[in-house]
Amino acid sequence: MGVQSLIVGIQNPLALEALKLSQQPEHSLSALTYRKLLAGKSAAGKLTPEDIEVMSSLPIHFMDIRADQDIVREGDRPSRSCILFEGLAAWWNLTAKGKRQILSFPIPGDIPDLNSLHLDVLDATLSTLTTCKVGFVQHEVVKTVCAEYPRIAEFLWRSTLIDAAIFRQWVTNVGGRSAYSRIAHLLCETIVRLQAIGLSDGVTCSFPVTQQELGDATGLSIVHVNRTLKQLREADFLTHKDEKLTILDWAGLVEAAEFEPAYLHLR
Amino acid sequence: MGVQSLIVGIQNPLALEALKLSQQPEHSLSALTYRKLLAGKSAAGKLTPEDIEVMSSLPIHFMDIRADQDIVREGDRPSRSCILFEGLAAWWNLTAKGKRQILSFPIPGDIPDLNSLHLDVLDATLSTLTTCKVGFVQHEVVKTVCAEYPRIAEFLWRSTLIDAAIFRQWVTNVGGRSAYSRIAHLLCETIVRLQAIGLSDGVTCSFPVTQQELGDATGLSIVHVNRTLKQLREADFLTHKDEKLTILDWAGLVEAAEFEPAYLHLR
DNA sequence: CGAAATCTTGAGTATAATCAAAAACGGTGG
DNA sequence: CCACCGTTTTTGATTATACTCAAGATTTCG
Repeated sequence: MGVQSLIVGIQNPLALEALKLSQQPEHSLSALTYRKLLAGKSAAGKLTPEDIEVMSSLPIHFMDIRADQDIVREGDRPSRSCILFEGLAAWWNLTAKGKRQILSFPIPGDIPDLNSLHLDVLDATLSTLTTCKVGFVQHEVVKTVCAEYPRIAEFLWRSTLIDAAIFRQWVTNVGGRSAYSRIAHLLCETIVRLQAIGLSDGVTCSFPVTQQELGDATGLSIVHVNRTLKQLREADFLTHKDEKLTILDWAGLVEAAEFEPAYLHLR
Repeated sequence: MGVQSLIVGIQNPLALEALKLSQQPEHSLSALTYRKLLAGKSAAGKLTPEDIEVMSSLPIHFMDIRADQDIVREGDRPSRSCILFEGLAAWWNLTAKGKRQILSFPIPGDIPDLNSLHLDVLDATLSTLTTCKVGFVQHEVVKTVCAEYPRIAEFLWRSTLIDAAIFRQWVTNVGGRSAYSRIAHLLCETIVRLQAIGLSDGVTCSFPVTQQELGDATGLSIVHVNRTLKQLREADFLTHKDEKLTILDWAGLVEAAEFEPAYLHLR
């Protein structure tokens, strides 16, 4: 049974749900989980209950992926996109001199490679940083849904626009800020995004990112990251132990980071 | 006469064309010009002649804007997007310490603030670097067209995804490359994009960007930009005189830049 | 428990920033 | 056409930020 026959049934979400469950019994994720992630997304408010039901009912191929695996690679021509349900991922690029530049840290609820829906070839690589639970949705399915449910199309388009806004801010961050502000900014951004999806209370969060990875994300050497983090700790802004980040002085960190969260387009 | 009544007539492009001409007689731009710009866009091939006719016939408010003017500002909530027909623009951000980070250089054919179609508040400022000819299209019009012409919707969505791909590459550029490569990369990118829309033959192009602006785009001081450009000239890769850029050794420049144009998603 | 990965610190170096000032250029008006 | 003014480019000298190399401490994981 191909995607086409699934698409035919898309007017009836419950039928799809049944299909999905019959196909992926071992990895089914409750629609509730998905709804909860959606709830954390800005502008999800514009979606009707029917829209959410449709999105929760798409035929999804679930997969648990271990840490440090490539989900999709630069040069790939995917016919599906992945939704991240659990875990932390990273988009990255290699420069000709072998330096790895991390471009963003997708978090649960993100559809990191939704860009491949309308771009044939991937221009970066998406990897897991931790064990991840992801779901793959065929592009054809997404396109059919977009054609039938304009609010979902707008929601998805908008989510790619927010990704772009975050990339813009990263340009400003690595191009225009000191090491100190740069790292503080990345931490502010991450904790605010995690808070939006309920994975942080704004004070503490799981943060399984090595200093090497922080350096790759901010364009700094690992040694300099280490010294800069130490400064941030000594300023009593935060602690980072056992993959757990705790903010001790949010106002101070925000000021150090020059952080203004409007670009995240939350709320 | 509001936008709504225009939208009603959208099934008939010629009627719209007539409306447009009657409204903006002094600034009408031939559909040919627009078609020519579209032709330079990748994936325009997926558009039918009807699609192109529709896009050429949208009610557009044309405007000539002098150099160094803000088209839209961070914090604005635009109800329209602008199409750049002539001239060079720049997206930019100010850091808290007053440093200006340029995020991209929109060129003719681009719809730089199409992101505002689905994002309420702008997170950066768009300014002209030279005198520009721009056309404003109401968001409501674009949304109506997208609903009726899915190929146009895909084309526009895709164009915002390419913008995002360019932002990603800029993160890599400012975060991961030396000053020398960084500037070379920016020049390679710009000339290839200009070539795609017929504003360069791949060897020479108009390049009215000051060294200050180059520095703001690459995250380098003006002094360092000057010395680095000198190096590139002394390596006989290029000349830059009278706002005119000439590539003397494309292969050499590409190697210096570590430039791989796949991310531009041309062709 | 042992090996590998990660974090931390020190020392020396390189890249790029800042400060300062002169030269060249571009546009304007007399 | 030339003199003038503001902008842009260029160069020199000094300083600061961040990188590299190296090695030891700590943590994580099998």
